[in-house]
Amino acid sequence: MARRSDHSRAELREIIIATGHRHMEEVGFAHFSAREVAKRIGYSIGTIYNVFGSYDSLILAINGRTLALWRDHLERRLAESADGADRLRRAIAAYFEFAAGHRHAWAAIYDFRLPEDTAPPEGYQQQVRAIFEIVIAEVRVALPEDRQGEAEALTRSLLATVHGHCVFAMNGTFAMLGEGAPVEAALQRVQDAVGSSGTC
Amino acid sequence: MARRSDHSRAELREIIIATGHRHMEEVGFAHFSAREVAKRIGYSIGTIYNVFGSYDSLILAINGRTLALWRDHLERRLAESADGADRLRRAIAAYFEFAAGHRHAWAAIYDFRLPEDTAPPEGYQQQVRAIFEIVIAEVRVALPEDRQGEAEALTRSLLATVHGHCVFAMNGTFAMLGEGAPVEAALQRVQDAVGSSGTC
DNA sequence: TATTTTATTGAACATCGTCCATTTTCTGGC
DNA sequence: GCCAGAAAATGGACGATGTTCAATAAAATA
Repeated sequence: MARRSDHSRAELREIIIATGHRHMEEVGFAHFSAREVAKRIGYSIGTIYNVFGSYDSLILAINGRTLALWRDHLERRLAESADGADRLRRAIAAYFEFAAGHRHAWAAIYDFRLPEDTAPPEGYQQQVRAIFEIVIAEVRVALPEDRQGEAEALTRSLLATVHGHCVFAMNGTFAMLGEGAPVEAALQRVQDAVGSSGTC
Repeated sequence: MARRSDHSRAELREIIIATGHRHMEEVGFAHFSAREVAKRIGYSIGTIYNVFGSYDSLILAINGRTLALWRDHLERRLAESADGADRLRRAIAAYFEFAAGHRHAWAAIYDFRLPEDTAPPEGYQQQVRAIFEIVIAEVRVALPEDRQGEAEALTRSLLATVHGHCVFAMNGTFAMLGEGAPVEAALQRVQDAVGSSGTC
């Protein structure tokens, strides 16, 4: 079968993650199978476990890849316009775009849960914080000087706000309740909080 | 084993749902097992499938039970104070309380997904809308007369907002980002939108 | 009581994550 | 070029899952 010299350990790891990520995008977390990933790369199931140690580690690696792609998309989208006034809108749209464009991989980030007492590995946490930092910068720009102190806490809350809208848009809750413009609704909530519409 | 005369079909259905719900609360969606439910009620696995037809229907019934309990909790909590001014705060707190008090059953509502093209049964959708209606009434009370027209759309958006905060609180995202007071954050966003803090 | 209807069973099947003894492949020293 | 030790890869075995359905048992009916 596959020869050792074909791939270094790091290369093999990368191949498994890439193939696994594709498989995740196609079938979703509920139907994801480590065996299927092994089949697709032409290795046996045992090799997957030799490289990742456990199913959970494999999923974590795949979800980490998804986070990296998400951050890329967010940055690319924000970089498009030199410095338009609608950067927060663009950030929110990018959030929804990625979720819609990678339904299954995006959902897997939240469908998968580590055992109760276990924390995600440091690298994974850093990826989440990297996205957080990107959004903080945008919130800072939108916030008046006398409110810069709120920026961190407010960004956490606004991320949760946008996430909630995105979840309801993706899982059908909004459809059930008759909501047709989730992105605009989320943007409205963000503007309420940032006060950029300037009604005071 | 169990005799037909012991339970009517409807009783058996109820027993399965109750036992299944308990099992779901204990182990969560990922480790839920229809076989285990059968074992606990002293019937064979086949009987579960005779009554519910499929695994998905069983999960749907259990999640429906969770929704009913959630609505009960919300109503009870709102009824506690005759008519305090902090009813929205109470509603939000009730949302979080239920999620925290029924971690696994609550998460199962969102962990489970029907096949892409399938819509939830009418009864299930009604349960979701029932919770929606309860919150609408509270939002109407908090909203000035000239904004009553927004009530429905705003409630959908605020539900998503609170849900997002609740998800991040329950799945560890807030912990990763250093957020320590998710309920207060959610309340702040709701007040931003409803304008009840009256800064204008 | 005899017959029909209904309820219940559990073996069989395909698949899954997990483990690990075994085999294969690679590598460095002679 | 060859051989021993290290590293990589294998795949059968295990217990568990959802799912199906012919066989069985019980109840209802005649």
